[in-house]
Formats: sequence, C-alpha cells, structure tokens
Amino acid sequence: MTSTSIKLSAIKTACKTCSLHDLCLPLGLDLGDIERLDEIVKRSRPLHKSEYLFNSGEKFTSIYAVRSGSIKTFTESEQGDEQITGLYLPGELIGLDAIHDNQHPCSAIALETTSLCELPFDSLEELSSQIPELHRQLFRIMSKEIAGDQSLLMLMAQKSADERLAAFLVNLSSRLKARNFSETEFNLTMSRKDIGNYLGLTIETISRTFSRFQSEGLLSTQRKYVNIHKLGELKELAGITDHCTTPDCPSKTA
Amino acid sequence: MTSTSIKLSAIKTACKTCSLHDLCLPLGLDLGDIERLDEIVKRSRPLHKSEYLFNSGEKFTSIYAVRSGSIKTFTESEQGDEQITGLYLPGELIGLDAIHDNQHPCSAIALETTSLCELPFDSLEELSSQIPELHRQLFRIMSKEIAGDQSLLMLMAQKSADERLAAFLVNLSSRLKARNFSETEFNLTMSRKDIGNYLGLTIETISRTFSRFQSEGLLSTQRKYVNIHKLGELKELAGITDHCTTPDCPSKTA
DNA sequence: TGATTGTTTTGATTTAAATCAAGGAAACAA
DNA sequence: TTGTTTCCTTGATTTAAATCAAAACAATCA
Repeated sequence: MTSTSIKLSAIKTACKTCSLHDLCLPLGLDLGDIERLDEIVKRSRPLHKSEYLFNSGEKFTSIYAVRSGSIKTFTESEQGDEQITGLYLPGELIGLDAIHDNQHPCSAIALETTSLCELPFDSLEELSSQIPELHRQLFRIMSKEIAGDQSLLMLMAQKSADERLAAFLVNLSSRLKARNFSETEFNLTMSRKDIGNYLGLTIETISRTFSRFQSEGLLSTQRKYVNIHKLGELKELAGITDHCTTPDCPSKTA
Repeated sequence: MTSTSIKLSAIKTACKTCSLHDLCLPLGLDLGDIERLDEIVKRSRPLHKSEYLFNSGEKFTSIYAVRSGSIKTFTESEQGDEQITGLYLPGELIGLDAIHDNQHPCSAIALETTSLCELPFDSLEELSSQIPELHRQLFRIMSKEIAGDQSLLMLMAQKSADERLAAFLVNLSSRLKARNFSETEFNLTMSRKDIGNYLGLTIETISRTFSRFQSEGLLSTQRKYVNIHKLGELKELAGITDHCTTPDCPSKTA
C-alpha cells in the first residue's frame, strides 16, 4: 500500500510524462537527463486560492514551476502601493527574480487551486552545470522573462487603456492556446482590480473598457468568464505584436 | 613593436586589472578563473556617439559589457512607437534579452563614445559550465535585470511624473556612485526626449518637472549637466526604494 | 433564509499629463 | 561668419484616465 502510493506520487511528479514538457524546463533534454531532473523535483500539497507560495523578503531557496492553476506575483513599495509583476500559467517558472540577492523581492499568491513543482535552486544549479542543455534552457527562460518584462514596459509607457487591455487578453489567449486550452473562451483568474493594477489602470477603467469591447462586439463577458468573438480585431488593437515572447506563442508563427 | 601593441591591448582588456571588476562578470571569481574569462573577451574599437552596437532583429552572438561610456537599448513596435528599455553604465551587461530566441529584440546605440568588452555567448556558456562561480554570477546578473525591470514597471504603473523623474535621478546617482563618480554632479547622457520615453512621459513634462525641481532648490541643471542639491529629499520623493536593485547600490546598505 | 462583505458596473466630476504652439539656446555645417 | 537643425523651455488648451459616488450584483456565512 505504502509502496503503491509512493509510486503514484512519483508518476505524478514525473517530468517525463508531464504534458507541459515542452513549455517548461525539460524542453530539449533527452530522457536520461529528464530523469535526473525528476529526482530533484519536490512536490507538495496544492495551494488553495489566496494561499501564499512565498512572501516578499523571504529567503530564496527554490524555483517553482506551475503544474496546474495560476499564480500572481506582486511587490509592495514602502509607500504601500502594490504592483502585480507577473501572472504565471502552467509550465512557467516563478522566483527567477530572487536569485541575485537570495531573497524574494515579491510575494506570490495562488489565484485558484494550484499545484506546483518545487526545484531547490542549489540542486538545480548543480545539475545544470552537468547538463549543458538544461543550463541553456534555464538561460533561455530567464532571457524570455527579461524580454517579456520589456514588452510590458512598452505597453505601460506608450499604450492607451484600450490597447493595454487588448494586449493583455491577446497575450493570455496565446498562452492558453499553447497549453491546449481554448484561445477564445476562458476564465480570468485575476479580478478586475488585479488586471487594472497589472496594467497600470484603475478598476473602473478596466470595467468600462470591457463594457465597450462588449458593446462593440469584440467579446462578451460574465464576471470572470470571457468569450472573445473577434480575436483578429483584438490583436490588431493590441498592436499585433502582443507582448508574448514565448517561442511557443502562436502569434510568432502566424 | 607589434608585440608591444599586442601586449598593450591585452593589458587593456584584462578583467583582472579592470576597475569594474566587482560590478561586472568577474565578481567572486579567483584569479585563475578570471584569466580564463579574459581569454574569451574580445575588444574592438570604441563606438562613437550614435553608433549602433546591434540592431533589432540581428542574430545574437555575444553579450557585451560596457567598459566606459553608456549605451541605450530600445525596441520599436509595429506601429512605430519606440520604447527605450535600458540605460547601461560601465560594468553592466547588454544582450541578455536575446538569448532565448537567438536574435536581438532591441537595438543598442552608444549615447557617447563608448568602449565595450564582447563576450561570445557560446564560449561564455561553455566556460560557465566549467566555472560554477561564473555560472552563478551570470544567473545573478540576469536575475537582477528581471528584478530591475519589475521595479521599473511599478514606477510606470503607479507613480506620478515627479516620482518617476526623481526615481530615475536617484537610481542614476546610486549607480554612478558605485562606479566612483560623483553621486550629486553628473551629465545626463540621455536627452530629455529619451528620458521621457524611458519613463513613459513626454519631453515637455520632463522639462517642466526639471524646472520645478530647480525652483524648489532640489537640483540645478544646465542642459545635460545636473547638480543635485538635496539628494535626501529627492530620494524621499522617489520613494526611498529607488528602482536600483544592484547589490552594489548604496541605497541598499544605507 | 437573510445579513454581510466584496466585486463590478455606471455616472458625474476632476486632474495630471498630453497635445498644440511658439520662441530661445546650443550644436553643427557650410 | 551665418544659416540650419536639433534640443529645450514655457504657455495655453485639451483629453484620457483618475477620482468620487452610488447602486447592482455575487459570494459567503451565520
């Protein structure tokens, strides 16, 4: 009985059988190397909605990969303004911003029931010095995060409320599609308030913009549920180059 | 004669004698490892003001470290809006955002006469898999870049024009101080237009804000020259936590 | 079940920064 | 030197989004 349950949990954590394989750390690794990666992955109980994964200021020990669900990260300034810095979907890595000074500059909260793979950074670092392809993939992922933040900066600095919300939706849609979810019908896991904060806008502006998009027939919403009717027009509004810089992003190949 | 000039240039590129040692890649390496790093560094002629280091879309081959001078990086969207994404001072690394898809997502231009160290990425990657401390330092630098971009995001999303310009100046001041320049007297290498673009504001707003800071006695300016009279007040305006996340940043230890 | 709390929508008003406009000061070239 | 271009400053006006305000709607809980 005990051995069965161990085996079951082992199967569950196995990178080699994980459907997120190509969106996550194992991309490009051969089977033997994936098995070595599997050995350092720790799996704990899923987080419930609103549970913290870590808190700003905490000591950095591990990188986390989202297995299912979603996570938001946010920083708080000394004046108390909160800024959401990231929304992480399955296959994406959390905590890369904490490496440089060994503590988390942001907090991370589950937006829904979320399970994660924990990768102790010391082990990961050691393993990556033995597996060049893992090393390379880690660099790629970090580089992508930098490039993604830079597109977000452009969004904030140069774009109107309409363009920002459109870009947010198009980006989300692309990433969901890459994960085999519908690209036109999905649930926002963030509240209007969170979306506004993320995009540098107020909740009222987000709400009004959604209403206008709806009256223009671009999409329809019921609270968190979104149905995009005219993805093409939305992409155009977003400036086609949505701020998704993932290699798996459909808009890149289109 | 020939051997002399070769020797001279070898001395000039030597990381082990470089004053930027602790702000750059060699931080934490022992002498032998620094010498190995020195072997892969390529040094070319300095760039003149307004010369391109690389262009958006170009194939990625190397990371560049600024030796002297300064560089700005910027992306251009399909609609033609330009967004400055970075201002790089001596000891800082350019091109980390290009690793993930092997091409530069941004262009890089010299803001003044600027000399650089070129680090071919293939060699750097190979070397870093042999030198764990170099590997770690690379991760730290990339992580710092991510964290820095995230503070910039907060700046753009939540802060007023005053706060943004103050934060920009305080950040620049800290980084200059870490490089043994004056923290209160310096030349902006970016134009008002560039500063505005970087901070998501217009040139007129930057100009007016500088004028007001001046009339309030916070600083004085003559074109690019800036003299900060009340750094403390400026820091307070910036929210104390300036968006400098470098470990060498004085505000961290203060 | 109703009471309480939190979230979203919509409307009226204000405001910070953008835009429009024009003059002045440096930098640069012929 | 003078003309040309680029950059910066300052003023007047407009505007997009914030703020203030209130009601409608969901969700949660006793």
